[in-house]
Amino acid sequence: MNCMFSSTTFYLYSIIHYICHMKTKYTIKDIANLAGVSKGTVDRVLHKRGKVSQDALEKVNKILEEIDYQPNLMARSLKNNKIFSICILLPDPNSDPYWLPCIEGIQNAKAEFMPFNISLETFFFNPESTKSFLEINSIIIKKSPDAVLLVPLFFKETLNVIEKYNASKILVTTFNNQIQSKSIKSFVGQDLIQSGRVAAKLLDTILKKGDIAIVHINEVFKNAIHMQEKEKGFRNYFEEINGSKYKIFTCKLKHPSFKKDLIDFLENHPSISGIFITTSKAYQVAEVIEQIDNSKITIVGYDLLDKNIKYMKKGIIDFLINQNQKRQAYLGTIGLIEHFIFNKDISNKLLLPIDIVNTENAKYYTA
Amino acid sequence: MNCMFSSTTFYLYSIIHYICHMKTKYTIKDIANLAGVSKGTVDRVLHKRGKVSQDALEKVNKILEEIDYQPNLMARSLKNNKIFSICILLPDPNSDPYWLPCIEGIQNAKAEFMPFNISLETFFFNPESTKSFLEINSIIIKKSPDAVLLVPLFFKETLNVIEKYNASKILVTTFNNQIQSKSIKSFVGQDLIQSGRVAAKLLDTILKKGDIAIVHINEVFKNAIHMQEKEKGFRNYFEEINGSKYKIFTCKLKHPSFKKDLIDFLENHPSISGIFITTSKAYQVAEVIEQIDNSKITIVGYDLLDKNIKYMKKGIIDFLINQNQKRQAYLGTIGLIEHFIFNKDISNKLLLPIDIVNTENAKYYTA
DNA sequence: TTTTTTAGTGTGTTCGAACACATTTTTTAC
DNA sequence: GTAAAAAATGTGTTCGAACACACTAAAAAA
Repeated sequence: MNCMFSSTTFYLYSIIHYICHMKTKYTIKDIANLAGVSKGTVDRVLHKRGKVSQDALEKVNKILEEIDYQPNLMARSLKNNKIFSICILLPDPNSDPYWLPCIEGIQNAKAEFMPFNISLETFFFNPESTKSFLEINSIIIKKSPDAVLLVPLFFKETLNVIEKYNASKILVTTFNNQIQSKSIKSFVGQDLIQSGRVAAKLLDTILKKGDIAIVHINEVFKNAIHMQEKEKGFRNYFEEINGSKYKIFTCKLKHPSFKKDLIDFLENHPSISGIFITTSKAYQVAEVIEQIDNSKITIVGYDLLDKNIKYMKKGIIDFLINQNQKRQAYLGTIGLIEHFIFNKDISNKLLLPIDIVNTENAKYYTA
Repeated sequence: MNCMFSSTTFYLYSIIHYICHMKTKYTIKDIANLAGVSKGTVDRVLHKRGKVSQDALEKVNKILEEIDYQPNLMARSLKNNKIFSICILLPDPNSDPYWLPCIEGIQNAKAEFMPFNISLETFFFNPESTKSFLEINSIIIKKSPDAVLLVPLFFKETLNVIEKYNASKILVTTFNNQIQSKSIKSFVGQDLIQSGRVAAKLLDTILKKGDIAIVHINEVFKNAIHMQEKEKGFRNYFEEINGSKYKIFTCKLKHPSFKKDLIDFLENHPSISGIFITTSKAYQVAEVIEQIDNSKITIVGYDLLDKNIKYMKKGIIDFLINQNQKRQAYLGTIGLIEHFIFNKDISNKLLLPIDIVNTENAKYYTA
C-alpha cells in the first residue's frame, strides 16, 4: 500500500505551514491480507454478493472499519470498460442563438474527459413546439442512454418524459430552468429571483431619481415563469429597503407592435429613468431608445449576445447579467460524467453565479 | 475496438440536430494487428525506444497516421502507479486573510482528482519576508516534487528560485501576479490593467458629477506593481473616452497615519464623489467614510473579505471586484494535475474573469 | 454409507499500457 | 563455415478491481 505522511515542521525564521492532502491507499489484496482471507472473499463482502460465512464477514468488516478503503477507480474503470452514453437535449440554437454557447460548454466537458469512455450526443428541439420536445425525447429513450441532461422548458411535458425515463431506469438531470417537482433529481442553473434582485441593486446604485420600468418581451412559449420570477425578485428588493424612492412599472411588450408600444409607454411615463429587461432581447429596447435619443435612461438586461454587447459599448445598455448558459451546460454534463466515472454524487441543485457584466469585463464571459 | 457512429436523422415534424461527440477507441493490440507486428514493437515505436527495423517502423507509422490513437489513460495510470507530488507555495493566510480562499481552492482541486495518485503539499511563507520565501523554497526543492505552484511575490527572488527548480528539473507554474520573464512557463491570474478599467467603468456609470480619488493603501512589501497597474488601467479608461468630466486624484495612504491623512485628503478635496481603492482594504476607507457620515461618496474596492461585504451591505461600499484567489489557486493546481495525468498542455497565461460584485450576487463568489 | 447439494473459499483471467525478458533473426568477426 | 555479437521481435508479467470458475468442506438426500 502507498503511504504518505503529514507533518508540521519548524524552521529558523518562520513556521512552515505544511498541509498534506494525501491519504493512505489500500487495495483489496491489502484488506484480504489484513483480514486473513482471500481477495475473492473481500470482493464478495464489498459487493454484498453473499456466500460469505459469518466469521469471514466479521473479519473483513472489522478491517474495513479500521481503514478507509477507496477503490482504485482507474482499475475499476479499466475492468468495467463500459462506454457511458449521455444524451443532451436543448432548444435549437437556430431558433434562438441564446443556446449556442451551450454547445461549446458540452464540447469543453467532452474534451476534459476525453480519455474516458464517454459517448455524448446532443439533440435539439424546437423551443416553440411541445410536440418536437416530446418526439425527440422518445427518440432518446429508444437509444436507451445511461443518462439524459435536458432543458425542461415545458412543465407538463417534462414530467411526462421524466416518468418514461424513470421507467427505463435512465437517469435524468436538468439545466436552465427549475421545474418544481420531486421527480427532478438534479438542476443546474441560476436563482432567477436573486437574479432580479441583482438587477434591482444595480439600478438602485446607479439611479439618483426617476422611476423604473420592468420590460417583458414576450415570445411564443418562452416560458413566462422566467420573467415572472425575475420581476418578483426585482420588486422584492425594493420592497425590502423601506421607503423606495422609485415607482416601478411593468411593461409587457410583444411583436410586431413592440416598437410602437414601447415608444407609447415611454411617452406616457416620462419619469422613467431606468429599465430592466427580463429577457435577452435588451438590444431591441436599446435600438428604440437610441432612435428616440434618450440617453438619460439606464438599461439593465440579460445575456452577452453580440447585439447586446454592441449596445453596451455604445453606452445605451449599462449592465448585462450573464445567465451563464455555457457553464450551465458544462456543469450539467460534467456532473453526469463524474457520477459515472468517479461515483460522485450529483448535486440536486447547483446555482451558478449571477455575473454582472459591463464593457470592461465582458470578454472574460464570452470567451 | 469500440466504435460509435455519427448520424443525422430526419423526423416527421422537425429536423433532429444530432451531434455525436464519440470517437473510435483503438488499443495497442489493435495497432499491432493492423500493422502485422507484435504489441511490443508498437510499444517501442510509440515510445521511440529504438530496436525497431525500418520495415516495422513504417508499417506501424502508417497505421498510426490512419487512425487517431488515444492511449487509455486509466490503463497507463494504473500501470505506472506513480504518485505525482505537487508543492504549492503561497503567503501565509495568517499574515493576510486574502490568501485563505486559496486553500479551499486547492482542496477542491484535490477532491476532484481524489481517485488519482496525487500528493499535494501546501506551504506558506511570510509575505513580508523575502528570506522566508527563499527558505521555504529550498525546503521544497529538497523534497524534489514533480511540480511547484507558487505565488511569485518577489521578483528577484522568484527568478532565483525558478533557476534552481529548473536545474532540478522541477516544473514551476505561478499564480496571483505575473512576473515578466521568459523563465515563467505558466501564469494564472487577472489582467490588473483591465481590472482598473472595470473599476473605472463602474464609477463612470454611477457618478453623475464630482471628482474621483484613487486610494492606494500601502503595506510593507505588498508589491506596488499591483496597485500601479490598476491605477494605470483606471486612468487609461478615462483618457480613452474623450473629454472625461472627472478630475482624478491619487491618494497614497499608509498606516498608522492612515485615518488622519484620509480625512485631511477628503477635506482638501470636497469635490470627491467616487473612490477607487486598489487593495483589499476598502473596509478601512469605508470605516472612515461612515464615521464622517459622507454618504454621497461612491466606493469601489477589491475582494470579498467579510469586512468589505459588511460595509457593502451597509451601503457604504458600492461594488467589490473579485480577484478570485480561490479560483486562481484551483486552476493553477488543476492545470498541473491534468498535465501529469492527462498529458494536457499547461496554458502559459490564463486570465480569470474580473467579477463585479454587489450585495445581491456576493454569496455566489464567496461560497 | 455413498451420493448429491450447497455454502464457503480461493484461484485465475480480463481490461490496456508499460516494460522486462526470452526468443528469433540478422550481422559481424574469425 | 561457424561462433559470437548485435539487432529485432515477440511473450509474459504487472498494476487493482471484477467476476467466472474451480475447488473444499460440510450438510442434505439417497
